[in-house]
Amino acid sequence: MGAKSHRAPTLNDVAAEAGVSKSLVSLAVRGDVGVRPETRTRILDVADRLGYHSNPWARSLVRGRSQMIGVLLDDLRSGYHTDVVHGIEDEAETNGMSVVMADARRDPALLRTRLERMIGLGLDGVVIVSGRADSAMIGDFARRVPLVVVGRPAELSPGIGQVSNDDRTGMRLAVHHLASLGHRRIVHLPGSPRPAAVARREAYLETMRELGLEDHASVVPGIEALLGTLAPSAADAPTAVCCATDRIAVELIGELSDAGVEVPGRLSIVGYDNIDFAARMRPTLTSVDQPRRAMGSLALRQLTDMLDGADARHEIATPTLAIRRSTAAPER
Amino acid sequence: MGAKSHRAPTLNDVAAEAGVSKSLVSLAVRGDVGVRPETRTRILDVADRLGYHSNPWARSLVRGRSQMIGVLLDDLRSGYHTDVVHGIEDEAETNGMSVVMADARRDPALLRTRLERMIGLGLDGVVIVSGRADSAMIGDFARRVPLVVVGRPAELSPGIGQVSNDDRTGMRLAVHHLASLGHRRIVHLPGSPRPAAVARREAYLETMRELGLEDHASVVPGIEALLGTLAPSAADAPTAVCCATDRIAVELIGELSDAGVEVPGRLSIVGYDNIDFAARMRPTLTSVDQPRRAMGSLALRQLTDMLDGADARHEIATPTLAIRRSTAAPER
DNA sequence: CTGAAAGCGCTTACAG
DNA sequence: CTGAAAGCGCTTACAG
Repeated sequence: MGAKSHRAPTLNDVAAEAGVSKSLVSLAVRGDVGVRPETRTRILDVADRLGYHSNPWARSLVRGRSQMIGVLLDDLRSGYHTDVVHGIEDEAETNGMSVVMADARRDPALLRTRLERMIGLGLDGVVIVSGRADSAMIGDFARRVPLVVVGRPAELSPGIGQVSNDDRTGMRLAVHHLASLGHRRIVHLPGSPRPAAVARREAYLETMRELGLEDHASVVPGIEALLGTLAPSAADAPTAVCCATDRIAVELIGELSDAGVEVPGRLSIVGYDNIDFAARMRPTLTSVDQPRRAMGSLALRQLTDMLDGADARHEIATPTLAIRRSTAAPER
Repeated sequence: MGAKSHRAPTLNDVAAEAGVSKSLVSLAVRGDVGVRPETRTRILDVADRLGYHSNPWARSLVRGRSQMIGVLLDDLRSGYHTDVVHGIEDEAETNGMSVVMADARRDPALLRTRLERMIGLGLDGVVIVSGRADSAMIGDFARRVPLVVVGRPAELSPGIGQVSNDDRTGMRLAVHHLASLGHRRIVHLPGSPRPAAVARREAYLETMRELGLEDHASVVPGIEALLGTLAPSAADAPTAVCCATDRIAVELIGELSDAGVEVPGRLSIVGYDNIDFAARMRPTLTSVDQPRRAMGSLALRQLTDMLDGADARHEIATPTLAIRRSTAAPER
């Protein structure tokens, strides 16, 4: 008694049963106006009774469009990525398009494989939510399918759509917040060598300069090194850290907890991305918030525009700061 | 200079360019043996030069199979769901099948919509990773497409494949662990009314009985209520909590931290699901671990078996316990 | 309003 | 080994 044990009904079956031509059934089920209401109702009743569903392969084949777009994301687990996806999905819903996802698991080789496979599915277009995709590879794929990349500040080849957040503004918000609390020895914990991470580091240095704090500016290579600067005797130990990502901030706070360093008592911490967990951990994490869902909608809207023949563009979204308990005025 | 600005090359184009028939090209690109090696190489060269890719819609239409299976998951954000998905993806890869995902966001209505849409894509089968899908609805869909459900212990209609973890064994592991540490006043914090959550609650009560601790057994309705029982004066306050899910455990630990109750000093906590965050939070969370990736592979293998005509079955995976810092011997 | 016909790009017997 | 033909289930002009 397996599913599909008997052939699924086709347009032909419905036409025969209703005593009309295939074309008429086609028009009726698609809600075309040029069909007499009574006829239409009768046809739809028959279609319903037979359990008719239009065959997507045949439909796509003849129309040259599947109304299906793919989303390739770098990390299924990250709240950032999932929020962007939700923005894409909701926007797609209002456009009558279907969204299918695949996960690249932060692995560039896998990204390529998955992208190849997705394109092989006959998608109308693809949104890549990844800051780390190789730009030459993206360029190759863009020749085969319309592409929009979310989360990559650096410019890609023309013809590729882009949506990114303004990392400079975001990092500036973080540093200004700390400075306004009274911090001066604010250090930066950088992320991976992704373009976005680089932009954040640059913005950190630039903002420290603007605030006249360049003498205190320091890019600490890693958590180990940072812990090393926190010896109780060190008078010039940093009092605040702005991290390139929430991932790093979470890891740092874990290590600090293990080492007995109080947050925000001894050290204030700011993250970047406002991941889901930022509000659930303790202390809750102050973090730069990208308008993720909005970025998703922008990406999908741009993709549909491109399908309609519009040129690709680079849209930039402005971040805000979510202030929580991991930041406070320095103790002295 | 949009992508696809000129028609993608077809089998016909390759045939004309190579001076052979369409059928021969079809056989050659699919690696059929009955094509002379030289001819084959020449055809593949032409195909490559023209950038030919077989049209998936036409291929699916004529074969009646798309080699594409869908995964509908309840929560993109949960490490449990993503691990199951990874198991599915990896197994699919070895079978030459493509996997596409969609997110139901813990919303039964959305689950239905997404499922409808996925099926409309022409998938060969669907894996639903959800403990909360309505069983009548699942039954309806199973009539249209082969279906495997992961994470639902209760029996569904025949013809639907199932993969679940043994919640009774899992909860028993949790309670025995606490009892062996010396806890007696072990309470249970239940989850949503999902079948899996119900099974865990039952198993808790049963295990407490087996251990002769039935007098201390207590299902606390919620975190508020639990906090109420922790007044310092209360001599019979619980010393340990086993939670129905990690989600609840994480929330509980957050509230306890805010209330100044030490974990595991005053209260030991065990979760269920071993989410990603369990090892990253502080204290790290002792949790029942389902073999999630294995469950994913089992699901996909079962689905392909069903596509080959096999009957649906219900496979049960055995959980283990990941012991971390949120559990310790009671203080007195 | 309604029907007959062509064609989307492929695979699969069927002849040679 | 290789080619001509039919057909998968649909949509889209094109006649009536």
